[in-house]
Amino acid sequence: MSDYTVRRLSMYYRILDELERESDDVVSSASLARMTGTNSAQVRKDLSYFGNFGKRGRGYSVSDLRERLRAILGLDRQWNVLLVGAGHLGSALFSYKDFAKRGFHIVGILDNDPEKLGRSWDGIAVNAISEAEEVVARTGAEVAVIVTPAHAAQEVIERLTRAGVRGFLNFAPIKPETTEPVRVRNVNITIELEGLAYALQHDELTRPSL
Amino acid sequence: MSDYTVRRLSMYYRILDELERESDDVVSSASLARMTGTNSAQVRKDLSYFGNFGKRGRGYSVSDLRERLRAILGLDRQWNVLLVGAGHLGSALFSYKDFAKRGFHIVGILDNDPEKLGRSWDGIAVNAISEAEEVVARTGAEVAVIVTPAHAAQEVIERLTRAGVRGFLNFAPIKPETTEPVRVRNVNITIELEGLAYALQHDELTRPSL
DNA sequence: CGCTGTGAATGTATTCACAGCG
DNA sequence: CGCTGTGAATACATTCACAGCG
Repeated sequence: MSDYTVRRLSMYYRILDELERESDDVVSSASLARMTGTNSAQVRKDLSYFGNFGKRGRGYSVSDLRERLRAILGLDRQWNVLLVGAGHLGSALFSYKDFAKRGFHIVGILDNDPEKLGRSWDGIAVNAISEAEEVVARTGAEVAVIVTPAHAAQEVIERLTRAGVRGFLNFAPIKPETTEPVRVRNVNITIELEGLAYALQHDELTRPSL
Repeated sequence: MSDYTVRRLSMYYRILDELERESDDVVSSASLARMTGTNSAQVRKDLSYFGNFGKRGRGYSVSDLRERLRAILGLDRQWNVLLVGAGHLGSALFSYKDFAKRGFHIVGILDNDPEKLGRSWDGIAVNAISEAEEVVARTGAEVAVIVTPAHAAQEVIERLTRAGVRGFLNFAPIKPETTEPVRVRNVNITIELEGLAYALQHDELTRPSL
């Protein structure tokens, strides 16, 4: 299944969550499409990869579709997450409420800054990176969020991979090289801003009167 | 030009920056490809949209190509950025050094929390959202980084659009609706984590012995 | 000879358009 | 009649493969 499809499933899931809170009980592919910025054929195709969830002439049951997407996305269980990097961004992610809401629980924190070592955040201790293996074993972390400086990221990803972590959400501005069968998603804030700069500059040049 | 290409140009630019610090003077499409996780034909095609920068049999001049990408991406000038939302994530982005390095200068901060209003961060005052128009006019902000809660994002984006902001880097988990000709990039951390969960769960099911 | 630049070929994602069911 | 589910058509991105220049 392509990443494009999975991303959209996440968006549908979020909308269904809202619709359920608003007590809507049915939704059409057209209105899901409008709310997620795509088109109805796309919605139907995305969902049809996983089954026939809709009723012709009527649409999709909100609560049923929501439950199915929850299972498809793997959100019907808890995911133990290791936070690597206890700087500003790490601390912001630690307090990000949506993670827990979706089943992602931060069970360990790693950092090498002596200032931070030994402290604890909401009862979670900050451990040294040299203790990575022990922390992974103790907490059963399957996923790591990497918010270290760029130069530290590659090494820590390799080390955690060997320790058994299989999924990485990487905020460091590098493209990690991986050997083992491991899943990596890169989030690169600078690249997104540069994309904006490119687009704005280009608009100016091509539509100078606007 | 497609977003895919522009994203890769950003990656090439970052690598060229490194190579220049290491005093390399020439680089081939093959090695740029290796370092950015793509292939050499892709690198050559991406660059060829903008000109013939290479020398056959030799490669690309690091400093020359770096300068050209800098101009193409619009990084050869300062961009004035408004930070909207002074919470954990806003504060992490405020102290993110790479922004300034790339020419993005935070010139204003907006938030509605009375706790934060009137304070200032490194000399930049936190203003109320009701003062948005005045702040945009005073600072000449062209880009806004949206790190408000989801429910506040749509309205503030509309308001800033009317005030003249043309680019948005949106971290709120919504798909903003825009009318005017405005550029939006969405960064949705939860969607990325959910994509990991999907992939890991699927791996488990298909390769139960690993 | 080595590497770029690029048309042609391929692969992948999206959209169209309509048959078919409730 | 309204909306889904889906094969066919289209649009788009990537990769191949090689001619051509330094």
